[in-house]
Parts: sequence; structure tokens; C-alpha cells
Amino acid sequence: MRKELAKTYSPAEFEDRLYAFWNESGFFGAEPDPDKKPFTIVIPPPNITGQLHMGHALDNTLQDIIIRTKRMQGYSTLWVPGTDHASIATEAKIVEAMRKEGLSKEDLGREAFLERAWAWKEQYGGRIIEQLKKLGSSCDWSRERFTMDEGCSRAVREVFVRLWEKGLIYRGERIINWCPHCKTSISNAEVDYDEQEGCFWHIRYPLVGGGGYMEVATTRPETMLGDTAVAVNPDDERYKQLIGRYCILPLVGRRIPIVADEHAQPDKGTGCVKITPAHDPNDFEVGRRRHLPMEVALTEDAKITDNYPKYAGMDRYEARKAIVEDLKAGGYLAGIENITHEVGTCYRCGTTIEPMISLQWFVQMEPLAKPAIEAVRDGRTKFVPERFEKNYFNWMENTQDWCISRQLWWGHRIPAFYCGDCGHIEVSREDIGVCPECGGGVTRDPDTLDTWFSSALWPFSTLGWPDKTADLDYFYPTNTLVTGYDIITFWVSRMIFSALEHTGQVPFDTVLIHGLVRDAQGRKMSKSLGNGIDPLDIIDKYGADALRFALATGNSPGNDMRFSDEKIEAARNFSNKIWNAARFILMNLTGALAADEDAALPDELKLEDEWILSLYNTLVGEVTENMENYELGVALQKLYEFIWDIFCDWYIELLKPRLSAGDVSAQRVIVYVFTNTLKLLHPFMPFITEEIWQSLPHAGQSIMISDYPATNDKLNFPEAQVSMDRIITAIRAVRNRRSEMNVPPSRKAHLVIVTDRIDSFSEDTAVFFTRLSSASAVEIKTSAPELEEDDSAVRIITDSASLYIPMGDLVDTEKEIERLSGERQKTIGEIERLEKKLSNKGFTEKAPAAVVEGERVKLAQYKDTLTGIDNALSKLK
RNA sequence: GGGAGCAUAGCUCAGCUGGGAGAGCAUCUGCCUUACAAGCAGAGGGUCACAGGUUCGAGCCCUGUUGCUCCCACCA
Repeated sequence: MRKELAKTYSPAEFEDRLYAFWNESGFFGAEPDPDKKPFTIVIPPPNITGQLHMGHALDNTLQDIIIRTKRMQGYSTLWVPGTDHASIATEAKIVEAMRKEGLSKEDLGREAFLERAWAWKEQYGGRIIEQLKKLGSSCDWSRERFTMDEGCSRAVREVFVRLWEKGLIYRGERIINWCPHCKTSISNAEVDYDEQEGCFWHIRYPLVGGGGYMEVATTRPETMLGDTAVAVNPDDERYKQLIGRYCILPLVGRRIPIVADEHAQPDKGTGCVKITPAHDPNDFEVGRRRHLPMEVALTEDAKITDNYPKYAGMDRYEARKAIVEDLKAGGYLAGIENITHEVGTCYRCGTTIEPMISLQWFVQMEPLAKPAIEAVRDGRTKFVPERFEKNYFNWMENTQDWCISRQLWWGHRIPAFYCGDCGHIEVSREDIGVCPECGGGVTRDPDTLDTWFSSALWPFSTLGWPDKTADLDYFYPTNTLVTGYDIITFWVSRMIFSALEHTGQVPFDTVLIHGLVRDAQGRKMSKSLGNGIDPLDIIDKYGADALRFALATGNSPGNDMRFSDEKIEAARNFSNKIWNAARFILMNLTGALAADEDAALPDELKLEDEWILSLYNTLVGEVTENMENYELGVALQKLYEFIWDIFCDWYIELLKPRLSAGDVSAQRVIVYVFTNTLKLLHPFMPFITEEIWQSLPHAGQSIMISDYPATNDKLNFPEAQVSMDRIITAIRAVRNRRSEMNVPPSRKAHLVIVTDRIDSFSEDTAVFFTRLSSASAVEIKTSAPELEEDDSAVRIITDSASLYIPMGDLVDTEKEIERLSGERQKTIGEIERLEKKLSNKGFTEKAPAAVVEGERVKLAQYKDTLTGIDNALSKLK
């Protein structure tokens, strides 16, 4: 039984119901099917801390559009959903919540903390999943994964052990980015740079044995406590003779050497650089090269260490003030310069990061990067748009070793065990209790892995890897990865090298990159600005389809977009338009079409039927091609234009006389075209298309599992297109004239059409003029009408007909002559332009024949128009 | 310092492999024409940033310039 369509478009009344229907019917599920080709997408797993924002909405809308299209095209489609544990973000939230209860991590201890974290995950982790469902996401929920679930954890451990065994993971003391707030190391990729106001402090370091000072400049005077040298360039004539001598570190009194190192550039500042190996990445390198001692001056929470009693316990900013004061007092301060500079901050909490020397785990990048670069270079994975490949190459080719250990508890604990007796490090797939070397007691590394270490495995860990599962065999490698450009380095690149290393295959063949969703003023949506638009509010108010339409239309790959009220309203209006078109069609169905069956095309087609079928067929071809090329926005735009400007504004209007007469062929054609257009639109706007489809004559359970329309040569009617174009042009011309003369549509007028195109202008098509151009009666003649000399008929000239409307004294003859003369000039201009073009041998000989022919046709049309205008003018005069 | 993007109607943006520029919104005019006023019909509005070049032909390809944005690196 078909469903009755509600009178008004109220998405809230059917979206949830339809989603439940699809889900319960198992349409989202996928199984390996040897008779079908697989098509797989893995979701970029949202953080369990997350709430759905516009970025998610865009990302998942695009994925859903793609997966729904492929599903209808007959692929066995799998969209794997899931969430990310987001170690640092989640831990920060839980710590914050605990702080409000007056508790710290240390108070609870690791076990209890993790219990809390899991409870938190259970409580909030599902929230974003529910929100994705509101959007219409057709994920296979039976395969929902979590980066810390058993399978993913096993994959993580396996990968860690394999990389260790291959020597691609190592543990070492390096300068790392330390977040004093999160109290963990973070990778280079996790550092954001903020422009900040600051100072250059010029400090004098007295030379040992007299003879003046070395003047150094620094933005961070507090780090001087950790200075262990001053460097000058070996080729710098000014200081050459000082190399090997010593100076005294002010306030501390330590003797530090003057060393030669290329790091010091003579043309920068004074040419002398203070060297703090434990607190600056460059200085660290200098320290290594010159065998300088490491002097740690800051603690993990960025306070001065006890080694400097005067400043001990001060945080870095207090210490800075105190030290600057003391330098000034001691006469060591040579000057202060105000500057703006980029300061590294933690991407999660915004705290200024502190470069620290620390013992951490690293992944050696070079051997992994090489094949990953190759895979993109030879096209096994391609980026859409292509330009992002440069981004990718740039990062991959210059990447440094990846710091993967985090001093956090929420995450995958590093599977390394340290022997307390012999110092052996055992990295193991299984937990161990004793040292395999000496039998001594072992302790496990307390640290966890960078969140991205597990997300890097997502395309295959979610399909069962390291086991050889049927899913992995069938659905992997996946096809399209959809994500924002802001995440290419964090995630996309790491998935590519991880997949190549562990599965020997690229993780996906295409990376579809989209931009950011900005607010109406073009600003990034952010919590601090408070300019975020909640997609769920939009869905409540306008419906998920409208949201999806607003996000998908006019959006091209890789480019940012703005989200505005106007956009969402336009989207809602389009939904409403479709809804009402459906209502109109339904109220006109009679007889057989009232039954549950697919509408087949009738044997006899009228001109307008052939015309709409032709245009529809073209649409199918174009949309299909656009979808292949990931031009989703273009495809949607074409659907919009077809539905609104062609189908609703013209075909429905043209068909009204036949429909009101109960013409069953007309019903069949309109249902055919409408139903199939809905199918093309379904991936973009799944809810409204389903709700309408259910109420139209149809076979099958759901539009979402119906067959995607294919082009059909039998539906091409070029002659009908030409004929209808003539009619439409003529109708528009009449409307145009009437509008210019401010004649209301209610005032009907007699219309005489003089034409020799009787194939287009006939008894059958005359009715179009009655309805669509306010004609009271239509007369078609093949020779000029015998209008009386004084009859001021309005003459409307098109390339295929002259139309006459007697309007009595509504028309001013003088004005009419003026208007026609103007039109004549314009037409002559066009004719001249085309004649010039066509007399250009370069054009006629070199341009494709079809283009030249097209120009000839245009010229002939303009000439016909001119003849018509001249006739009309001579009549008026 | 290296790389990328953007510049098209008043605003926000499309424009796929070069063949005389489009949409939405806004503006103006006329319409409650029984699917839809969340609508219908019409109108105005653009040296496609600037300067060269390639081509029969350039919004599109090449070179340079200007302005804005982003990414990476660096910043003692």
C-alpha cells in the first residue's frame, strides 16, 4: 500500500522514521559478495569527546552521497563507522572533570583513572554516533569500531612489535615538544604556531680573563640558566680569535666555552648565540656536535629546577621577569627590542610548548616515507583535487622521526618491558612478568602511544587485520577516503605509509579533500568566537536534507565554504519545491497508476514528453559522469536546475491540460521522469526522496536500494528538443513583451502565430500559449495576417515565428517602432559579428566543423529574426 | 625562506578536456494563474584583479605584477 504524502513538507515528521526503517531493514549492511564489486569507505573516526559540528556534517554528507550512489549502482558497499579514543583530548577532559571534584590523576592512580575514562567513553562516546545518524549516514553499524577496542588494540600492538623488530622504532633522548599543561610530549605535527608579542633581550656574557663581553640575544632569557656554551660562526672574523676561550654565565657564574658552529650566522644579531642544549632543538644539535653538557633548567611543569635556588620553583614567566631584573641590576642587559614572533603552542590546550630533552619512543620515518611517496607518485592513490599531492609530498619528503610516546594514561600502553636487573628492553606481543634474558623482574613502560598511531591503522585494523579475514580480503583496499585538508599530514599520510608497510597495499585509491566550513563572514567556526553553527539545530529547524543540500551544493573539492542562513533557506525551499511537485503529480494520478507498480513509459509520446525525456536522459549522463569525477557540487547543481527550472517550471506546466483531462500517458511519463530524477537525487537528499518515492507508484522496498538510472539511447529526441525550444522561446518572448507593457496575466489576448515551422507550432502545441502566455485564442498561419493598416498589433519576432497580439490602444505605435528599431540594431550587430567570424578563414578552416556549423545556424537564425523585424516595421509605418 | 590557493553580478560562489559568461541571495516590476508566496512571470546589474603572451578564438593555457588567505620550514 502506498503511503499518503503529507500536505506540507515537515522533515521532522519523517526523517527519524525513515532512518529507522532503513536501519532495521538491513540496507546499511554489507557482506562480501563475489557477484558484486566492493566499494568501501572508512569513516574518519570522530573523537569520543566530540559533538557533531559542521566539519563532521560536511565530511559525512560527502561520504554518504558517495556510498549511496555506489550502493544504487550495484556495488557491495561498506561504510565502516567508528570513533577515536583521542588520547590527549579525552584525558584532558577527564582530568578537568576530576579537578572540579578536587581530584588529580595521581590521587586516583592509573587503574581507577582508566575505569573512569572507560565509563566516560561509555557515557559520551555514543553521542556523536547518534548525531551521525540524524544526518542520514548509511554506515554499517554492525561493524562499528573504536580505536581502543580489542581488535584495534591488537593491531596497534602487532604494528609496534613489528616495527621494533625491523628496527624502525627506537627509544632515545631527543628534544621533544613538551606541553607543561598536558604534561606530555607531543609530535611536531601537534604544535601550532601563534604569533605573539615578545622581546629580544640582549645580554652581555663577560669574557673570562677580561677583554670585554660576548653579546647574545634571546627571546627567552630564563633559558640562560641552562646555557652551556656561546657559539660563533667559525668564519666570523670578529670572533675567530675568541674560539676556545670562556665566558662567565651571568647570575650563575658558570664558565662556559665559546665554540665554533655553523649554526651561528654572522649576519644575524651580534653573530653570537647562546647555546641551551636541553631546551632548544637547534642548540641540542649544536650540543651534540660540540659535545657540550646538557643543563636542565626547567621541570616538567616548566618551573625552574632546584639547581638554581634563587629562582627555583618559579614558573618560566616569573623567572623571566626576575632574571631580566637581575641582569639589569648587574649591568648585563645591553638592550631590549620589541618583536613579534611565532610561538609554538599545544594544539589541544594552547599552552606554549617547551622544548625539552627527554627519553621517548620514535618511529624512524625515512624508510616508511619512501614507498608512501612512490604510491602517490605512481597514482596508486590519488588526491582530489590533485594539488594536495604537493602538500603531501612536501611533508613526506621532509618529515622527521615521529615521536609516538605520550605521558598519558588513556591510550594504547607501549608494550615495552624494562628489566630492573640487567636493563634489557623486551618489546612483546604478550605481557611478560620476568626478563627473558636474566629472569629478573620487569616493569612496563608507563607511557601510551600517540592517538594517530592507532588511527594510522584504521583502514585495515577495522577490517580485521592482522587476521586474514573475509572482510579484509574483500573490502580492502578501501576506495575513497574523505577528509579535510587540515588533516592530511596528521592522518592521511600516516595511513598511507602504515598500510604499505603492514599490508603491502595502499589503504585507499582516492583521497577526496574538502575544505573548512566557515561562518557567514568567512571566519573559522570556533568555540572561543562562539560563532559555531550546530548542525543538529539546523536539522531540527530545516531538516537533514536541507543541511546536506546546503553543504554539498556550490562546494568544490578542497575549497572552504561559508555557511549562511541564506544557503540553508534556499536548500529548504528546494526541498519544499520537490515536495509540492510530488503532491501535484500524486493528485493527478488515476486508474492503473493508483496501484503499486513502476510506471512504464507509454508507446505514444507527445512532443513535450520526448523533450523532457531527452533532457532527463542527458541529465542522467552528466550527473553520472560528475559523480565519477567527484564533482558532487556540480552534479547537485544540475539536478537542482533540472528539477526546478525544467521539470517544475516547464514540464509540469506544459502537462497540466493533459493531466486535468486524465491523460494516462502523461501520467506515466511524468511519474517516470520524476521517479528517476528522485533516484539521482537520493544520495544527496535521502529522506525526502524516500518519503516521496514511497508514495509514488513503485516496485521494491526502498529507493535507497533501487537501481541507479542509466542513460538510454531510446530516450534521445533531438527534433523534439529543437521544436520545444522554439515554443519555449516564443512563449518567453510573449511574456516578455507583456511584462514590458505591464499587462497583467489576467488580461488575456488573442495571439496570431505566423510561421512556417508547422512541425513545432501546431494544434497540439497551441494550448501551451493559452496557458503559459495568457492567450485567449491562438491562430496559426503560414502567411502574414491580414491585419488592418491601422491595427496596432504588437509584433514579437523570434527566429522561428512572428507573433502578433492585437492590443488596441494599449500599445503606443511610436514606442513600438522605437523598440523594434532597437532590436533591429542589436540583431544587425550580432549578424555582423558572426559574418566577420565566418569570413575569417582561420576560424572556418581550423575550428571544429561542429563549432563552425553552430555559428552558421546562429547566423541564419539572426537573419530570420531580422527579416521578421523588417516586415513588422514596414507594417507599422 | 619553500609551496599552494583565491581574485567572476551588490553579497556568497559555480564554471568539468579553451568555442562569446551562470546560480543562490539581494534589488526593481507585475502577479494570491486551485502543487508550491518557502511561490510564479519578467527586468536591471560583469573590461571574468592588472599587464603581456600562445591561439582562428582565452574566465579557462603560459609569463609577470598587485592584493588577500593557507600550509611547511625558520626565527639565537
